[in-house]
Amino acid sequence: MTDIEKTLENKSVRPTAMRILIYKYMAEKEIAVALTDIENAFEKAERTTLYRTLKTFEEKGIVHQIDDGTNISKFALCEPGCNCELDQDLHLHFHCSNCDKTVCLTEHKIPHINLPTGYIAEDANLVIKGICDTCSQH
Amino acid sequence: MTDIEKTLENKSVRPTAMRILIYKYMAEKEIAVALTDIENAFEKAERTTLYRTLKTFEEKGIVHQIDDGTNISKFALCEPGCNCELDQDLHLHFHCSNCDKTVCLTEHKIPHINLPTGYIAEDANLVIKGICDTCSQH
DNA sequence: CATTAAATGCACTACAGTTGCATTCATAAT
DNA sequence: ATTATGAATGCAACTGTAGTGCATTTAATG
Repeated sequence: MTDIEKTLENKSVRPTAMRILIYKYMAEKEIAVALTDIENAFEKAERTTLYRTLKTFEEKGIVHQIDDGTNISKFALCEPGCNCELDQDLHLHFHCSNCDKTVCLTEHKIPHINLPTGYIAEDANLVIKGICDTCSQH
Repeated sequence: MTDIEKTLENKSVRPTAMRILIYKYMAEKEIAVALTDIENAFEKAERTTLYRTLKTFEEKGIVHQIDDGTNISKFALCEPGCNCELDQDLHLHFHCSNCDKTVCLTEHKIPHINLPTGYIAEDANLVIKGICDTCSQH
């Protein structure tokens, strides 16, 4: 049994062929991927299957959904120990306006914010937009 | 000439009847509004007109677009002195997961974030999700 | 009043997201 | 090994937001 299969089983997700492929695809990419990206990478696969796979992965804490301001939901694998289901891994995301890629900056947590009286924070999303390290070198 | 008309002219936007109505609508609402909200408020109006009005308002710095994580673009009037066109008014937004409303917390600016080497920040978007002051009282 | 550009109205297209249902597949029980 | 069961997948739609092209109307100007 491969590492990926073990990871999926640990998260109570049956390691089907399609799921393993999607996991592998996301692990190789270092950037957040949209449903459409996966669709293009696996043209033979059904969009619905990919969609539901991402949903399952998200529910089980295998990936986290990222809203990078493009109005297209992106997903990235959770780091080991990432408890994003519990909204306790509030790392920030960076969206490059040049290459349009979105990355997790897992080492950079969202600072604590004081809210006005009566407001109760449960989750936070911080996206920095600008030029990524690759694009800024050219 | 009313205050709204003056405001629009100051921003080089012709104060047509429809635009004044939309401005008034947004001024009365204290929360960010989606295109659909405006559509429902003015059923006789064309969606395209409303859409383009919002785009025009945004270009001219009358409103700013808010991405609150719902994947539906919302808009809110800019405060006097808000220079969001220049990405220099990085206040945060709060999205209530109970009543689904989004508000600007204009007094709360996004703190400065140190990025990894090579990353250049140009804009930032911080949305806190939770329970708003109205909902937390019930 | 005529000219001209801006604003609006209408009719589309594109695409992300989502759902219902039939079918296939894998697993466990007999 | 066979069957029963539920999960996973495939197929075919629908929904809603965003956006565009073009004709028409409206408003400002000379």
